[in-house]
Amino acid sequence: MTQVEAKEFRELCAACGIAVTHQRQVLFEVLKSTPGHPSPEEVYSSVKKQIPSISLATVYKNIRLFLNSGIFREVSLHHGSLRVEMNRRPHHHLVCTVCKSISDIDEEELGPMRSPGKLPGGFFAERFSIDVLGRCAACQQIPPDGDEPDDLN
Amino acid sequence: MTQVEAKEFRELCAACGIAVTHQRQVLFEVLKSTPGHPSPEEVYSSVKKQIPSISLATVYKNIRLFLNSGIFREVSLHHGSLRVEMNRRPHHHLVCTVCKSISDIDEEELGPMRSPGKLPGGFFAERFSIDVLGRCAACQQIPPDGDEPDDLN
DNA sequence: TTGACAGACGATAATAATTATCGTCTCCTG
DNA sequence: CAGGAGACGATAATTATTATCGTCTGTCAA
Repeated sequence: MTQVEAKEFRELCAACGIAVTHQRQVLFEVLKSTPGHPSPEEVYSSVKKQIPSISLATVYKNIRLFLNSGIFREVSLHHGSLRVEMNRRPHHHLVCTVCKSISDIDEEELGPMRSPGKLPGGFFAERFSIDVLGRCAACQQIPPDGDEPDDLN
Repeated sequence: MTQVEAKEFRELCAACGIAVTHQRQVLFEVLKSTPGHPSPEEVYSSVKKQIPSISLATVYKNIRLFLNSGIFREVSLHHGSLRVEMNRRPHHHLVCTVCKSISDIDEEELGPMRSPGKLPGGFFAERFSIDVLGRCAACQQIPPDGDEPDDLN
């Protein structure tokens, strides 16, 4: 795996225009080989086994770099602060990837859903929450990435 | 609205066994009448117009109380820290409401999806991200609320 | 090889978001 | 009217994350 993965990583870095360093290589491999969605602290302690001198800031910095480069994604694109759901009707969310606004859409408007019940793996589904990622009407002109419109909601 | 809403609020509080106070009443009404999903700071500044002496801590405390009582919900049930998505295949998330673990489920396993395109309101949908909320296999015995199992993902 | 620069690192300070603590106040109950 | 429970507000404390800064390393030209 070191062989192939190292190659993959070098190519990814080249494509994104970022430098290949030992720390980044190890971080990348830890991320790829860790099941689930570990917190930065957990990632830090794994990476530390291989590079005891690494700092938490480096882990954050490079995770953020990977995210910005599109190598990985964030699990939740929601705002980083507590948001309350006041809408009592069944609905889902339209999340604009440009201005980060979140608006509601009624469940019926989005179309039919599958119903609750067992899923493979023994998980019992009670309810579905859908984030529709895309661009709000106001952000469709702007090319990807621009961060200006402050369409807070 | 004061009449009917106040009554509604008093009944909700009675049902949840929490006290009715002026601060909570105002907070409740601000939450209900604010479109979108305001941050605690935004809520605070709205409430402040009616109760200038209120403190931010009271806002947080009571929002948390409302959430715990089930009067409102959180928009995102994800962990409060940065999580990275390493899985490159199209997939969605199984979020256990008891132990808060998040695991992946492949898109095909979940069934057919609707495809990208325009939605009502002019929003352009690029991709769908589904959180299936429910109980993981390990948490199905436990009655609602128990917080013990530490099935970290 | 040397000199010099760019970018990466690690330590640490600084922010931001949220929660806990604590003394005070208020309202109900007896 | 006294006593107690719970609510408030101020503020300290935590947690999560980002910024700053001095140092180090690897690369390229001379």
